[in-house]
Amino acid sequence: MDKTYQPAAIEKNWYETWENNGYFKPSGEGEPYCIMIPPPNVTGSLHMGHGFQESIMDALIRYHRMKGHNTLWQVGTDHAGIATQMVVERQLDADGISRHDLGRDKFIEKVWEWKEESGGTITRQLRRLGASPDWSTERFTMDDGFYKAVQEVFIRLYEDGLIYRGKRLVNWDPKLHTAVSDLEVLSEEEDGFLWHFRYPLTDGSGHLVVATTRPETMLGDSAVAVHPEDERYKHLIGKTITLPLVGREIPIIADDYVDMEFGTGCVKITPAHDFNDYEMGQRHDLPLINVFNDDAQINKNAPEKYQGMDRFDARKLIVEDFEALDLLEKIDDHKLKVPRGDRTGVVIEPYLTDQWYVKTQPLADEAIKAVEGGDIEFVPKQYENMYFSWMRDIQDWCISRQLWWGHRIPAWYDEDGNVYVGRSEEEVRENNNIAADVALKQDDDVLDTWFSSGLWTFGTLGWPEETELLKTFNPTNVLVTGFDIIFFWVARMIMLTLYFRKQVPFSTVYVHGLVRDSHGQKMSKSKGNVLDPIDLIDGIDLESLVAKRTGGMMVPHLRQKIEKQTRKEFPDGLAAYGTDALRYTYYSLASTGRDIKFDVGRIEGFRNFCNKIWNASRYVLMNCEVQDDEGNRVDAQDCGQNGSDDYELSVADRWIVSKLQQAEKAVAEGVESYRFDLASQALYDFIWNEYCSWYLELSKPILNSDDFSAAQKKGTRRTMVRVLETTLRLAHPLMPFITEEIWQRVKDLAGAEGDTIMTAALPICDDSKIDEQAMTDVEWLKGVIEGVRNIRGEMNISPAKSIPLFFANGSDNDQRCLNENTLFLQKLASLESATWLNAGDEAPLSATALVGEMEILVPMAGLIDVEAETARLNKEIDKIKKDVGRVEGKLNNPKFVDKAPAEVVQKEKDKLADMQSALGKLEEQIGKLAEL
RNA sequence: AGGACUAUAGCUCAGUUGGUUAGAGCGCUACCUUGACAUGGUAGAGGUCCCCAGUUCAAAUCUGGGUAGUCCUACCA
Repeated sequence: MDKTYQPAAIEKNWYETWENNGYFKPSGEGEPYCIMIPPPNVTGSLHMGHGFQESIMDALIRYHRMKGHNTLWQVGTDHAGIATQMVVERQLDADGISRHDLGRDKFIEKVWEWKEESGGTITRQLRRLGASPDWSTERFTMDDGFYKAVQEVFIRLYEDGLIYRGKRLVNWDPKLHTAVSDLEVLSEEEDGFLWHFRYPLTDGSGHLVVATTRPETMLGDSAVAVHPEDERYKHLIGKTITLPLVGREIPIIADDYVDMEFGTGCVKITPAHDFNDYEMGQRHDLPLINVFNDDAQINKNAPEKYQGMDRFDARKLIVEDFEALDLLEKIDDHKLKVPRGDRTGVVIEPYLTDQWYVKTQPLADEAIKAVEGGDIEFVPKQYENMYFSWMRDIQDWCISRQLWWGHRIPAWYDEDGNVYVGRSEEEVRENNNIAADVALKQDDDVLDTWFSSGLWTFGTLGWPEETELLKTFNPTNVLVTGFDIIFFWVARMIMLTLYFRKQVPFSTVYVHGLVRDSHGQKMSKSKGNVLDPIDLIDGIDLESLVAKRTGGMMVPHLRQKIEKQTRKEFPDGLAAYGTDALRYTYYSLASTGRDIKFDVGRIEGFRNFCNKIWNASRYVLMNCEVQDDEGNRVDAQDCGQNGSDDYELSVADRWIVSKLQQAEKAVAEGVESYRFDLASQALYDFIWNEYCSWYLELSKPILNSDDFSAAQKKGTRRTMVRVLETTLRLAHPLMPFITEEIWQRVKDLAGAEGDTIMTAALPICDDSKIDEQAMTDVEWLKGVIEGVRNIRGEMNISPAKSIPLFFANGSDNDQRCLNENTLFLQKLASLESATWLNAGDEAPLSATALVGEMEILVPMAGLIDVEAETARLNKEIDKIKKDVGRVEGKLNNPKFVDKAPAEVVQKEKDKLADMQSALGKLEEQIGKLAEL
């Protein structure tokens, strides 16, 4: 074995072995356990959020697989309608071609080509993370089989009256020429203006002043509204206004939606271009006057002068024209929320179009019940509130998109505009008796991507066929996802699955936090603070990292800023930490759903942890194998691997086995409560601070000295290799590669069998293996050793220097412990001698430490300075005195003694007694020093 | 405007039903190349648990009120 752990040397090989041997497939035996991957965008690449999420899922999957469950991790990718279409359009654009030049069929061919070419990126990256999904059933939401499910759902919902077509205001992206959902619109506060226009009354008796942030929409005004109680305007209600620039006569109406306090108290109403105005238009039966075309240019419903103008050019001109007519009252600065498309960044327009909708309320009612009734549980729980608040106020879902890439809507129209829904044109003709000579045309639109991903949990398993897979793995166990797509995806999966399967899609939703950079900033390309998980695994030099972060950056000063900040934060680039260290970092930060700040310092610590495991294993192998000069095995030592029982266990052996049980329990509790931070912490602590720091150190005196018998040596070898082997299995779900690599070499020495650690049994805590006596004895041993080390450390005694040690004021138990552990003490505390003092025995002048009641004494002669020791003792005394004061205060308070439970009072009394006894001894010691 | 979450060591975070000497990792200081590991070892320093009030014998923990930050949801033309 190499002296340091080299992740790159092993990861790829093990992954290929696992995949080629089909270890990721469900075993077909045991209780089913299933996770559906949230399908990543097929054209995307792995970011830190994916890395976090996939690592969690893989830990759960590997954990349950090792527990003997019939485990399926269903994998696949999403066709991501808008995102993918945009990518391909951009590519074509570079060659000066638009998708319309190509035509729909050719364009879709291009998209498929692009998918074939780049669609494998993210799945390759998933493999680098060590993810163990069943690749043999990988699905894509545009697969033929999946399309069948999508079509079936659409048709059934239509037939059940839950899908309808209607002309409504939608969020229109003028760049993409499609409707987008509320959730795809981001509103940010921006600086703008509030223009105040004078609208003259038709009868010439004056004017009203209306304020607007979007002057161009005035071309479509169909009323002016005031509050019915507004004394200023009450008398004008029912009169009309002659709309400037347009000349249309529009009514002044009363509606209590109007806020009298805001602006002038008069509102222009444009029902075709504003959601609130649309509703008011419905109430007052106002005409809908659409003045835009698909590009958000002024259309022919407006005066000729403005026709064909871009909306923002028209805005400018309209303001100028108002000014010219002396109808511009004033312009105020105004902050407003501007809705922008999350993909394109252009301002979204409320726009009147024909769209398909899902009537959501009936579905939502059931979906709410499923969570209220506990059939679905969110972890952490507070996300249920978020879910409820959205579901209780849900709007009908617009599912049509004016795109080419996606599931085409299975609806056909005849020349009279009648609509027929069916599985194919043939079926539609047959079912509706439409003659062959009647022309039918399929709807051009495709379905919202979330419509298909909403079927993910059952569509991937063969639905609408009632397959074995479906029966076995539905409902799935847990969905692991970010809170940002609870509405987009989780809620929709719940609604659709309940409707079509009459069961929940999953019983638990584990919501994890967002991965941020080390300063808590959201990682984004434009901020230039993204970390690529693969770079953390493989490492990257500074120049490449800078190039990567600034690549595609158009704005020069941003480029410079990012370059500067990158060079400052990572002056040496990123080291190659390996997959296991990356994964462990994720786990250590995965507490209760809060956002995680990813600090590279953490991953370095876990790389070191991997190295620790590696080297501990080297040590174990050195002792359990017969090795040649290169460290290769030439033979095995007798570690009891043949089942023989001629061995003897030391107190350390019994102790580490006890500690192992506790670690197994803690890891299981952590994983099962989705507290991967606690699980990883428990494991780290056991491996580093128990097994390496103490157990392996305690093994050295046994293995290297003639004072121990062959049976004792064998007991130690047996324990050390078996505990290591078990620990590897315990750690495997979290760190798959290093555990497999080492396990392969130790398994036979530990008497274990199997081709891979992946399918070996998960270690389960066995309380009967916990040896309380061994636990307290080793604590005693540690206490003595730490006492000596403390004196050494503070008194600057070289660790190389052997010293004599005396024990005073000890109990029978102390004496027993000393007798049984002298050899350990001598080695671990580098003692020259250990001498038990009976009552009355003269002790040399010494530095002192306390282990319970017992004093341990390091003679000062030639080693320790009186002043230094006095200072050290005083420091200790001060510390204790502070606590004594506090505890005495408590005990002197009669209310405490009366009201607190007896055991709490007793505990305080014991504490005080211990401290006072310690104080007495330390002060006595100081006294002795002072006499000199 | 409404709601949620967060505030603990220099940094990143744990801290169960109120009773701990408030912990871990990283960083810091000193010493140590001892034969698994310097990606290491030993020892140490470092905390007004955001502030104020309350409940209680007892509050990092419970309640109320602030402050700061993050994020949702709804937004007024």
